[in-house]
Amino acid sequence: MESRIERLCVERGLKMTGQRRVIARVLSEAADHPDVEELYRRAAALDARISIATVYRTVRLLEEQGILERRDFGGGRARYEPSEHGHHYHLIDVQTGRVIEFADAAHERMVAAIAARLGFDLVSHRLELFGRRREAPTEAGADAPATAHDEPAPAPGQGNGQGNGVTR
Amino acid sequence: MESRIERLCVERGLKMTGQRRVIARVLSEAADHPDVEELYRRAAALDARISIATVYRTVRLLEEQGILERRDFGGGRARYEPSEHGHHYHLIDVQTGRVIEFADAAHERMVAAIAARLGFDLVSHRLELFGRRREAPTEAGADAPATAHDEPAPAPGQGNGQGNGVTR
DNA sequence: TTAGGTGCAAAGAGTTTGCTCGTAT
DNA sequence: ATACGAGCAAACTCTTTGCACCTAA
Repeated sequence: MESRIERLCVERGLKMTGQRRVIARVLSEAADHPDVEELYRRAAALDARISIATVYRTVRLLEEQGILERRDFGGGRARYEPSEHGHHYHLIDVQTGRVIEFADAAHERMVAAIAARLGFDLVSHRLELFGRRREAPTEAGADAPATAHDEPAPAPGQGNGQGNGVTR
Repeated sequence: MESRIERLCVERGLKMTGQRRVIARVLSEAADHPDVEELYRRAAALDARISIATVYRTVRLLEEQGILERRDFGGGRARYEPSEHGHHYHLIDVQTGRVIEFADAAHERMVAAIAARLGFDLVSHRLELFGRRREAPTEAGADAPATAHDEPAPAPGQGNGQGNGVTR
């Protein structure tokens, strides 16, 4: 069956080789934010004749095509996620490294206003929160933060990120 | 004369060698966010017997001591700034690469609230805006964004940053 | 058929480190 | 005197690339 990302590639007239099809499928099925090594591992499991160079090339191609987005959560390695899900942010659990996605329209409005006040048109922005899970979770406030879906658990260590004194 | 950062080093009982004194001074006088290469250039200009390995080691030491903070504005190289100035954010001019610092108490409140809503205590966070300077600057709105001081001009290219389709 | 993709290994960029010598305390 | 820092070059990690071969369209 044709994966979502494979379809996007075809639409843009990209030549679909066997390895691209596999990588596209791995990406389509990824619910997390894998780095290149991880993508390579998953792809190689489906088809051994894939080299990591191809993963790098494909991931870059897809990023240029706007199909993938590169993320940097610290730690030196780039991580990727399909561009689909509208604009959203990341909250990294500093104790588990788990990444939680969320969206917040009020926040988007606020940053646009801040940029405007500084004399700029906002082209893009990034917001990352580093937090510690709290015992007694507030009883869900009934507003803003729309989505908020969890992810398996990538890096076991404590989350990195500028601002906290986490080595690397 | 003893630079601000040298003083902090002494307070923490760090052994002060000639090269550390020079690097501390360069950092104390930096109003921007230099990367290691740039720090090395500035330090070497004051005292030629400094190697880049020492700059790397010193910058890491100071980061562990909480005296320096590492930033990543994309582009692969880490950039540093003294930890002094209270919490602040960065707006990168995508056309010049210029970095503008600003603070915004309302924003801090908002992110703390978002984290709480997701069930977390906010440990730290980062916000980076990428914007394009606009011709007719709004006549300074009289509130929130406290500081907002400019910086010389580090990387000439267009600012990178996740979210925009900037290669590298 | 042929423009473009792939594998492999080598090259790059940024950063760290082993070892020997030097120096602040 | 001695524990710790510095210089140099080699090593490492992540990513890109040159080249000969292969393949989708």
